[in-house]
Amino acid sequence: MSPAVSLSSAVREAGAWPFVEARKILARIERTGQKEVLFETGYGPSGLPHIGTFGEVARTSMVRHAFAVLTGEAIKTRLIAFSDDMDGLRKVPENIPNRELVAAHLGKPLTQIPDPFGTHASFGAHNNARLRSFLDQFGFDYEFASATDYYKSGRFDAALLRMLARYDDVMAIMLPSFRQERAATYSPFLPIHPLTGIVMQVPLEDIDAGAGTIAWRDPKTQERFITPVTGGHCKLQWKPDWAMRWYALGVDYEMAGKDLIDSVKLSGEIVRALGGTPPEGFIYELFLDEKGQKISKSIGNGLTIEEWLTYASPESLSLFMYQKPTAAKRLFFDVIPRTVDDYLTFLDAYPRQEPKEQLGNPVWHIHAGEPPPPEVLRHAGRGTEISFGMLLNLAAVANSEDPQVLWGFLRRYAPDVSPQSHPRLDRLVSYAVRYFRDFVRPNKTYRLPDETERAALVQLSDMLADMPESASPEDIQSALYDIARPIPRYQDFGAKGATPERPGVSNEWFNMLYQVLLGESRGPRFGSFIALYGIAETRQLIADALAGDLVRRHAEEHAPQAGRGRA
RNA sequence: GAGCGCGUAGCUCAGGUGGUAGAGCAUCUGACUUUUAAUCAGGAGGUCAUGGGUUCGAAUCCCAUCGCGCUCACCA
Repeated sequence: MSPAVSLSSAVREAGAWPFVEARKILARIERTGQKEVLFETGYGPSGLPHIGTFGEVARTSMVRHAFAVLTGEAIKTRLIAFSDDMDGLRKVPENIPNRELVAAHLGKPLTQIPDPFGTHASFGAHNNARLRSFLDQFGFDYEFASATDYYKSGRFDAALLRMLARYDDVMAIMLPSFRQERAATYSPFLPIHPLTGIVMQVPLEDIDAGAGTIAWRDPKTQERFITPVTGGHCKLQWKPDWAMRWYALGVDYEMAGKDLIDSVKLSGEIVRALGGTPPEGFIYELFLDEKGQKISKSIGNGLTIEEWLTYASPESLSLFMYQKPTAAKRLFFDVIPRTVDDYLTFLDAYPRQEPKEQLGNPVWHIHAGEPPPPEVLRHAGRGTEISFGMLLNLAAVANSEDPQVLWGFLRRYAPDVSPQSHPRLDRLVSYAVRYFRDFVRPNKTYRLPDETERAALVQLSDMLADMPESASPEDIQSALYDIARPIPRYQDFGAKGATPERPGVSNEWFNMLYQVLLGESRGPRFGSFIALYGIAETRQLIADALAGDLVRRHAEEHAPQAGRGRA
């Protein structure tokens, strides 16, 4: 059996969810005989890209890639990113300049509202540009589509006329989902007011399927209008809009969050009423914040994509999106280190896996079948991958947000490594020091030394003053022991090799140094720490500790807003 | 009212298509005492929420129950 054949059988049986989805699409096209498959992701008018946007496109791309491999690339695939930029603006966003400018155009399609940022032809065009640059920064492969363009160009006309012809069927599907008062005024067609340009939510007085028009009345002036449903003179309400788009474009696959289950169902029924077939679907669970609440842009809870990318790579975020899309997951700062290390573990395992296992490895899906080789450090003849957790630990004990200090530790372990030879590790170091700065250091607890400890620290500082800046870690370590040995509190007569004349030194000595100087309950080999951190710097650290500055500064910097460390 | 998810070690969670319960942290023991936590070795800890069903065999599939949580029912 050739590798290609065994791989294809593995692909047909692969249990990873993108393959399960891909097989759904394969079964669909085997029924229809079509030679092209269209994936869609959609974006609402409130418009700005967020972490869920990333998740939806990343997941859809994973399915798309699995499908391409499953079919041996014999079937062309496209991913369309559809922007609802013709929706009427319902309220002025809080986070924009020139709010009064926008307020004057409330109710109009986004593409008919001036750009409050002054950089694009319209507010809608501005948001579209933001969306596209967002998607582009991750290298997603997609085609952008504007609802305004599609409506105005006539690409939707045939489907719009068909919906008008099936008006009664559409209403029969929609009306039961409303309460009585809403049902009385509902219309799937929203005419654009020919005088004001506003997207009108008004009851229809008449429809003329033959002429392709609807009749309605301006509620303020009572003037009656007859408007064609075609040519961008009219748009559709949300659920019929979605259905019409599926029907008009022939969308084969679109995923949606759990909050849209009812919409998917109703839109699917409408597609059938039009005589089409709804796309294959996938419902993913929502993300929750640390308290289990739905993440909402308006509330501002949870984690933004900017925050994730401050502390970890896009690949690690892809992993988060890959894992268990149907289970609700907390999306908060503390999941980042774990996700990063999971990603590194999967990357590390990939080269050792059989092809069949590789198809189930998330990095295969994250990197479109071609994950990069892991970066390992060579030490004592074997390779080790440095984890994010390890780097956080190093940053914590070194109490440093300087990447160079961490690299110092790394080079001591594997002398030949550098940011140049290990660029991804270098980025990992940068992420780690930021995470340390914002989440680890605020949780340090420094304490003041008592009299005995003060005396010992003064002696330590004096001792260091006599040592050359180039002193070896071993020499410093020996000197540390000699400082503590005569101090009764730190003597340990039970230590191996200890004699009554020459007692051992207990760990209490080092624990005190960690607590007073580093704000940690444990720490690095202290002689090594001083050699790396610098003798003069360590003496300054001791001076600060004796003056109470470490305790005071830490309290000033971190006490008021503990927890959420956005710098 | 409708729908969805979750329940596995003290904690946080992994555990495609059924085949003797796993990791990290925490904890305990031991090794090493001019020594360490970027070390090594080992241990303990779970009726996999509960009750049924299918099966030679169920954490896994099916049904029911309990508990927790979320979403939708105005708009998108």
